[in-house]
Amino acid sequence: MRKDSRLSRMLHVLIHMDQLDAPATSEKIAKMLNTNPVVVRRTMAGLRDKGYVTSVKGHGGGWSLAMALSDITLLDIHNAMGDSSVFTIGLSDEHTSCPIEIAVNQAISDVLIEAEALLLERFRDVTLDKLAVGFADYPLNQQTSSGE
Amino acid sequence: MRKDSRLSRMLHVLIHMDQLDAPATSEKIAKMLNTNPVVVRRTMAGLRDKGYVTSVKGHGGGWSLAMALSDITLLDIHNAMGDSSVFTIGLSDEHTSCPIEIAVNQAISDVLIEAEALLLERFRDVTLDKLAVGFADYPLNQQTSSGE
DNA sequence: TTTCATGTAACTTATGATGTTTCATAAATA
DNA sequence: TATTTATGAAACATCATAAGTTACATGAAA
Repeated sequence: MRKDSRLSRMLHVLIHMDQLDAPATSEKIAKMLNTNPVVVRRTMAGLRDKGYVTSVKGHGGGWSLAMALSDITLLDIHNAMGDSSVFTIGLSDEHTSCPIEIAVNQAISDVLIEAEALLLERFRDVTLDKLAVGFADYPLNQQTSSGE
Repeated sequence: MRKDSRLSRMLHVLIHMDQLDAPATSEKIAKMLNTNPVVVRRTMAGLRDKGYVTSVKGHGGGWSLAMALSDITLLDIHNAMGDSSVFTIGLSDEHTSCPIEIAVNQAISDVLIEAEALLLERFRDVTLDKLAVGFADYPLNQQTSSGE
């Protein structure tokens, strides 16, 4: 089952964008992520729809952060990535009348719900500025101007 | 991303098998699960390798439980299903040297590890006999598809 | 030896993330 | 206005994996 790396990629991009003065083009971002500009637009579109970034067409255009990293959580970006379920585990035929199958699915579902709740709670606790902190000794991060 | 329903299916089967006197053939199990006998053999093989079920070829053969339901946990069966990761979420390029990407992946990984640990802990707490309680009399032959 | 059942290889299908090509559209600039 | 630079979006290909299918070999019982 192919992994969904969009969350990781977008967090990475957003933190880098915070260090830039000008908008970053899809082309530039794509090179940073070793991927394709169209994939970047497709994924960034979800973040734009939720107001985390803005896009500008034409000359000098590109993508910009729309708010401070400290105002964005892992959960925000996770949610912006859309409907995809967190687990590879699924239930069997959910329209069954077999009480055993119902009990089995209920038991699995209970655990998945609890584990996902924990995951989302942890995601909500992490703002993006926390991920950028700790690298203040790296040249690229020394000129960080926002928040702090 | 297609869901992995093997855990649910196998739990369902094992509990039913506990109610049978004779071995259950792959054909019979397949009808119960609305699937194919080869899929059943393929999945049951993992359980046989771990000692939870036995298989017998030829006349009167089939699949049998090798131990009591009370000695098998959700975690046992989950582990027997193999390598598959629990989450659809993945990390981006893990051989990067970018400190931001490393920090992002570390943050996500921390959460996934914690959530998976909770999930496995809960799975370990549930023995299969707990799921069968109250349904001991439900006849297996009511499980087959009503169509056809 | 015939029948019934598992064992297994090989192939197909389904699904969703990812990658690619192509063109339309909008904005800055000469 | 024409050109350049960028996003927007449609259409299609690729990749990975669970699931489904076909075909045949193997082994055990009657």
